[in-house]
This record gives sequence, C-alpha cells and structure tokens, in this order.
Amino acid sequence: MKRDSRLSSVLHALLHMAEQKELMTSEQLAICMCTNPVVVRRTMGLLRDAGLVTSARGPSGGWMIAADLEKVTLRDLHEALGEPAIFAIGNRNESPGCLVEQAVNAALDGAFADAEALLLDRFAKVTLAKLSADFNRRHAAHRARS
Amino acid sequence: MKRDSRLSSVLHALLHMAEQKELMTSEQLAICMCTNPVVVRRTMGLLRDAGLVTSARGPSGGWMIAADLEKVTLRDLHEALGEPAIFAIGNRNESPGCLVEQAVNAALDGAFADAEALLLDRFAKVTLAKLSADFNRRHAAHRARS
DNA sequence: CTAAATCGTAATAAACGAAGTTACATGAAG
DNA sequence: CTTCATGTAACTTCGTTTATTACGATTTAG
Repeated sequence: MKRDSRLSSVLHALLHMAEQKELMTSEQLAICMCTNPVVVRRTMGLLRDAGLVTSARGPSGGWMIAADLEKVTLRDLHEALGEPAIFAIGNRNESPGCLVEQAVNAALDGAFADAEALLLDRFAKVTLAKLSADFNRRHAAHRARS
Repeated sequence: MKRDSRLSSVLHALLHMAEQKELMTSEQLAICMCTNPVVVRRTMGLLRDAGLVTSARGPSGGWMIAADLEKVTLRDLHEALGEPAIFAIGNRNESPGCLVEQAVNAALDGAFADAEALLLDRFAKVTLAKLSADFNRRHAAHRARS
C-alpha cells in the first residue's frame, strides 16, 4: 500500500524554511522535497489556506512561514492537509445490514478509534519549534564529529 | 486512499464458517465476502499457511476452521495476512542523510510506533469466540425485535 | 509599459498497487 | 473415469496518487 508522505514532506520543507528565514520558491522547495513545483504549490497551498504560510507572486516571490513555530503542531499540519486517512486497513462495510458484519465492524472500529486518538494526541504535542531544536541538536553533533 | 479490507473480510468469512460448522466452498465464501473464488483462495490460503483453517479438494471439499475460536485473535489474523501496513501515512525516507529528515522521521516514527502497539494490543484481546458471541447477541436481539 | 519571474490551477498523462479474471493443473470422491 | 473443488500462474482491469504540461494572473525591476 502506497503511503501518503505529504506530512513528512511539508515538515521537511517547513524546517528548511525555518532555518533560512527567507522566501523560498516552489522550485527550491521542490528540490528539497524530491518532487516538482506544481505539487509543491498544491500542497503548500493547503497550508496557506490554514494560515500557516504565506505566498507571494512575481519576482522575489515565494513561500514563507506565517505562524509561530512554538504554536504549530503536527496535528495542525495534519488538519491543514485535509486530515487524510490514517489507516491503511479498514472495514469492508458493504453489507451494513449483515449482523456478522456489524459485529466485526464494532470490534475493529473501537480499536482503530483508540489508536487514532493516541496518534493525534501525540501529534498535538510536537511543535515545529521542538523539531527545529531537535534538528539543531543533530546539526551541532554532526559538526562536532567532523 | 484505498484501504486493505482483508482482515474485515476474513473475519466475516470465519464467523459465517463458525456458525454453520460445515465445509464451505470458495464459491460460497466469495458470495458472502462480495468477491470471487480465486481471491478467496488467495486470502484463505494465507490463513491455512498459518494453521487457522484447512482446505480439502475434490467433491465435498472446501474450507473449515481448524483452530480454537477461543484462542484465535485479530492479531493472529493480521499476522497470518502478512502483517500488512497499518498506516496510510508515512515517512518519505528518501534522503536518509539529511539531518532535517532525520529529525522529522524520529518524531513521526515514535508516534506511529506507539499507535501501532496500541492497536495490535487491542487486536490481541479480541478472539473469534468473542466476536461470535457478539454476533449471536445481535442475532437474538434482532429476532426478538421482529 | 514591458519583460521576466513567480504563483494559481485546470487538464492530462503516467505510475503504481490491489483486485478481478482467465486458464489450466492437481487431487479427491464416488 | 468423471466430476467437483482447490492451487496457482499469468494477465487484465480499476482506482488512486503523483507528475507533467500548459496557460493565466500577478508582481517587481528597469
């Protein structure tokens, strides 16, 4: 099953943007996200709609973070992306009248709901600022080694 | 995103098999799983490899549950199906050398691992016997209403 | 005002995986 | 031996996601 890696991708982009604190074009972001400019605009456009970044057109245009790094969490990003489905496994739900199916669905749905709640809770606890700090820690360690 | 509903499907099939305690052919199971016989053999074959069901060829052949309903859990079924990916969201993991990516992955991986552990734990607590009992409860309630 | 750079977005193509289908081989029952 | 059912390989179909193309809209520089 193919995974949706947009959350991972926009995090990558946002941290890069946080580092250099300047406008970055879709083209530049496309390179660091291993994709192409149109896909970047499509994805970053969702973040813009959520007020997390701003975009500017024309020469010297590009993308910039518009929110407080301390306040933006992974959950905010997940929501900005349209809350894509979390699970790759799910119910069949093709015969809702079947009592067997109802019993099966009841058992599975409860477990999935709990796991989803846990995941979203974890997401809500990670801010961009924490990730940025983590990156800087790694960066310092990396420089110290070399 | 398209979901893998095989776990749901085989549960449906197994509960039907548990009800009638007789051999069921791939054709019969295909009908109650809303699919076709070849897909049933493919999927049930995985359960057979795990020792959960047996198959018999020839006239009067078919599929039968081979394990104790009290002992088989959803987790066993999940494993028998090859432990398919649980999450539809994941890391990009295309530039493992990038320190930004490492920071992002570390944050996401921890959250996913915990949610997965919770889900599998819940799966391990649901036996086929419990599901069957739940079905019978619903069945009784349904008959009482009509 | 014009030219160049950049985003915005629709339309289309390509890629991929899952499921469905066909075909035929294998084995068991009577 | 004939029939019925599974076993499995090969192929096709389908749906979704991502990539690409194309062009419009907007902004800056000179």
